[in-house]
Amino acid sequence: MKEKQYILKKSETFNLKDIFECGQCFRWNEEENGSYTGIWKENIVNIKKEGQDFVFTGICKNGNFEEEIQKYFDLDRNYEQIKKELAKKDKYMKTSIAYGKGIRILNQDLWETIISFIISANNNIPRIKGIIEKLAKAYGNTIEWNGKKYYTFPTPRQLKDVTVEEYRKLGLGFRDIRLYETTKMILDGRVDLQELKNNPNTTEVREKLLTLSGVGPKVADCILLFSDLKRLEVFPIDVWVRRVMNDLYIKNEDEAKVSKKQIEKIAKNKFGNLAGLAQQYLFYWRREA
DNA sequence: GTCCAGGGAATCA
DNA sequence: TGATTCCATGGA
Repeated sequence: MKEKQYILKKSETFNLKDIFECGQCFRWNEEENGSYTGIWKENIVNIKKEGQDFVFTGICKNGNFEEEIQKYFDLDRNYEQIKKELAKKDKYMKTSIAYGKGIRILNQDLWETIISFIISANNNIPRIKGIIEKLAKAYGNTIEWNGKKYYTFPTPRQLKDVTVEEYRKLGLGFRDIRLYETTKMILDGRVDLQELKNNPNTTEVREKLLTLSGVGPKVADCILLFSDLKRLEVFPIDVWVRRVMNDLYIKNEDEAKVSKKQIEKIAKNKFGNLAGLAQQYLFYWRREA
């Protein structure tokens, strides 16, 4: 396969660490030279910052290299405008946006995002990454690039005959049955992924996602926000978001007593249809800074 | 040994 | 609806 290249000129809304370490994706890894290499669909790409520019080098089996990149990295969206809008809300938004100013919300494959965030339940990011890598190595396709092997995320069909026991051996723990059941539901059409993409009604799509095994409110919202469903108005609430929302806005001395509804209400009133972006700036800032 | 991790589902009030 | 409890696993 022929290696391709794409160059993104200096940008105030594109930063490798912010994009790949903000918790939205699990298949990008930092190289020794500070660049990142990752895989999505059949694309394997390394991104290296050269001076002020970003150099994308890699292979692309289907489609146009540049178009694939523009879509995946959400390059057509005006993040400068979004940041400006959110920064007006309050000093905390201003601070968190300044910290994660290069975040972009990726358009990740819906199926891959569903499975990845089912695995994320009550789990930590390094282990989530490890499990997904093992899953890809066991059941995905192998692509070689620069003498290294990479593995595509397995399709629903590639997981069709995988047993619960085999999942357990990969280290999935109690999530094994969830993966098994959800794969079945998608394969037999009880949940039609293409239909979800075509449905503009986020509430309806969310309801449908919640029928999947292992998908609760938080995972559903992550899927809505981080996949190519790209619903920026949802507000996933995990332990970190609960923490930061309580610290900043609610100030309950017992964090565990803060209800989801309380948080949701504040998020909606304050951030409106950009709540998902706000959530991501707050999450990244609270977890890293 | 204990606690925690981008929670969900079952159970019970 | 809302609160509790259990669920594998690995690292700190």
